[in-house]
Amino acid sequence: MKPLEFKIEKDLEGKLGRAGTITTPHGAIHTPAFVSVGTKATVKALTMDQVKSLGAEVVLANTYHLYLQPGDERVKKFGGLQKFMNWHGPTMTDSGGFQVFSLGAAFGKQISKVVSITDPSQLLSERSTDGEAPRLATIGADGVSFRSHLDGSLHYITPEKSIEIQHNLGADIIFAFDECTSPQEELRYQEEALERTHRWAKKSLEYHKSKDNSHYQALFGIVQGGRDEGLRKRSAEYISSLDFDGFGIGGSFAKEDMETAVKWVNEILPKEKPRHLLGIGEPEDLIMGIENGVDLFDCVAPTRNGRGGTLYTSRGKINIRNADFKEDMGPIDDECECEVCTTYSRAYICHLMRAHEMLGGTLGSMHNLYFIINLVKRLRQGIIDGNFDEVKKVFLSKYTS
RNA sequence: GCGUCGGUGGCGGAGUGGUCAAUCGCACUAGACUGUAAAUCUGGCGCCUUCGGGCUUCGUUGGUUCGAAUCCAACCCGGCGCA
Repeated sequence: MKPLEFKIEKDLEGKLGRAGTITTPHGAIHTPAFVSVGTKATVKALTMDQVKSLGAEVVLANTYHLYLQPGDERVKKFGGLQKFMNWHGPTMTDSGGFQVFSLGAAFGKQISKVVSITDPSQLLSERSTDGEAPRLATIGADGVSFRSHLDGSLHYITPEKSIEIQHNLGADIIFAFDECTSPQEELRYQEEALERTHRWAKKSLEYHKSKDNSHYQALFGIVQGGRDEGLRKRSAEYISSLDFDGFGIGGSFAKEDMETAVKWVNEILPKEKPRHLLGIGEPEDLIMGIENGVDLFDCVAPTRNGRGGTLYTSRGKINIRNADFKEDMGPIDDECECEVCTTYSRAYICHLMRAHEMLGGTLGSMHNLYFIINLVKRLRQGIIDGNFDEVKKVFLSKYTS
């Protein structure tokens, strides 16, 4: 019995892209698809009914966060993630690998998932702060010790532990424990980290296969390797060689390197298994990923931006808090058909945001999630209809103008 | 009327002789956010600026002092108490 089935319906001519369907024990995901991020078993500010109404098919939660609170054992006791959070569709959990990065090398610094190499000050400050910077995660021989950002308690997570937690959480698709490195690390470190990630991948897989969970939970291996072509390809080859159900492409990217990295990797990964570009979700990046053979994306951007007032529109992003919108009776985006755009005005949402009313974050998240999910759906349909380039062109010409 | 306390930048509220264009919070304003340390964070916020600095401010007027938001006097305004 296989935990997951992936069927490709149509390829994107001349490119690596494809449209397909992933079938999990909890339902289907039509790919390419955007995965809503629900780190702590909640898509922030939204009820699961709302998430569903936006067209979301799958939700991704986080191992590290749920392990700390409320604890994976408790989630298991309540019947697993799906039941606990009342999401009846497919679910995924991230392994905590990203927290190795965000609470480790990136802690307290201006580095995140995507950095701009056009800003040299980041590199300088990186050098000057050296090894003195405090961090909540440090990498050991077999795993990572985390100091809880909630109460300071110390926890050691190994690949086996991450998988055990993910088994308890019970998502349909889970990820191998990996190390997401900073693009500012030297090649030598990237290589060392990659070897570690590979070792952890094997351990994650072996532990997973030793349990019955592997019959109904799919495990994705994660490709790393930073911006280096040799390492990326080596990683893609190695991770491909292991019996994973699918793959994640990880890393903190310099924006300029993302496309090449994705292409290098997807040319190597086996075509018949799904690929997930971890943590990526700006419109331009989604288009890039889809063209280059990515099937799944997850990203905090729509919900995080939505709560803060940065909203996607067909003509680019706007900050709805700006004074310009105080008396704007139009919808967020006059081309959007979401519930928010057909119901509420920019002026109203501007007011909610300025007044710090919770509904502002909810409406912003709803619109943004709909916008991104819907964009990916349109691009998917473009692949199926054979007019992907047209869909892409029409979207980008407006969005970037 | 007498006594008393007080009047600081849009608001609240620090400051009680120099290091004060004046801590801080709010509001305002703009920006950032890509496997959620995030309903978060950052910058600006008297006027002008070639970003070095320049100019005018702390109820009003005058005074003391090398120097005043800070001390003194008078006046104006407000709170409270007593008549």
